Amino acid sequence: MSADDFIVTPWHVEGDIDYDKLIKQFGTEKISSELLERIKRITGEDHFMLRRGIFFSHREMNRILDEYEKGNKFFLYTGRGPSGHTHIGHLVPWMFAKWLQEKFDVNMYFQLTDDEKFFSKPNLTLEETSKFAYENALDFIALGFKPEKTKIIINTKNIQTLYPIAAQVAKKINFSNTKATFGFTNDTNIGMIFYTSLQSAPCFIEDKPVLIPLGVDQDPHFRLTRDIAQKIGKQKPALIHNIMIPSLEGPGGKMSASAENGTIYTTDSPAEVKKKINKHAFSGGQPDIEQHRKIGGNPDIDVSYQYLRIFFEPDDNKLKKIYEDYKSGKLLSGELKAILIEKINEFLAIHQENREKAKNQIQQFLLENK
RNA sequence: GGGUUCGUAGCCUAGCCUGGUAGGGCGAUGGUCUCCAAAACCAUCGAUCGUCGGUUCAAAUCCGAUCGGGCCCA
Repeated sequence: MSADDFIVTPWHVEGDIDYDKLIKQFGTEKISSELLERIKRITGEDHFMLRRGIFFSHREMNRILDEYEKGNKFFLYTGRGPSGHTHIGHLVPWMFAKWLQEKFDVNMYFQLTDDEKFFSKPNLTLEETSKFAYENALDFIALGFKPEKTKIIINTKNIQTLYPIAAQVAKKINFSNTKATFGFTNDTNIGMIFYTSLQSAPCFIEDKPVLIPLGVDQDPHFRLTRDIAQKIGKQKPALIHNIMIPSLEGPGGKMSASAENGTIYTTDSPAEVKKKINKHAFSGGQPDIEQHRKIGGNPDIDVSYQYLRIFFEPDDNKLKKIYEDYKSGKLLSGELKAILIEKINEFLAIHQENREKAKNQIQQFLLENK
């Protein structure tokens, strides 16, 4: 544990994250009210994830908007390390990316880093990460991206396209840089050491500015990318970061795809969702009903409330009422959980239907090797 | 290629020197308590000790081989 009591790296997130401190640590910029206004003005909409600070930090978002207003379109890029099934935390940046695609009418690239998960997870085989890549792709497609403007990159399948770009990048990043950025040591396999250049590659797949919406834990890769972009005659990627989605079991750390009980998967049945929330969601309620009525709950640490805020209740008025009722003690933890369960299951019913359909659509989304 | 070190339940690990078929922690599961969850407490599940062979009445423990991981040197 660091002196700040939290750790945020691409492979490990732990502790109660202080996002203001993280902005300083990483050297990013906080999303200001001016920037929020600007995005709202251009898109004509005030996205709840921006308004609520789910996306809280960025790098050079203003440059992207400057170019856009001059008529120079950018493109979007995000991804996923396929180490397991998709959970609802993964959906946050994807949903937001989909909104950006709609509002700005831009191309989107989605990278599935099956090689990286193979490198970083001792027990995963390449067959397994490829299988999860397919499963994760279905969830991505199910969110409604436009097939004519969206390409899915699978590292091991599209290496032919990625490699010439990755090679450009790799030549400019030395061992000392990656060691310092990722904390690599002598027992790190060389796949990991090279890997960041592959995650950089999609940034330069089109000769346009790129905007990357992503979990803030992935920022270190793109710090390196930004460092070397000019050296290879390219523009620095711009980024917009979302907070880590808490595990059901507590506010510290992010939802991990490996801890079954702390995680709602997109493939969970309504009964599983109900059970997981009721049995595992950390609450901000009081020890008993009398005290809860009297003192009230704490929505800020209540995971069920946080899920509503982050993802499942976009309506500010409804969310505000839940917040106030919970805080006043009018709403019990069990009742709050019931609201969340219904919201999740409503969402998943539609999502799972779209996910089935995605099986027939996936072919048109896959990137062709150049 | 040489050297060295490690391999015990999902994870971490005790035991190995001084042979007698494994003990703990985390996790998981169930229960008590809570409107829930957490915490606390109680209980349960879970390991043929990397593999093969040898010595022995008896091997996780000794010996040999082999596979796999780590580090150092080349």
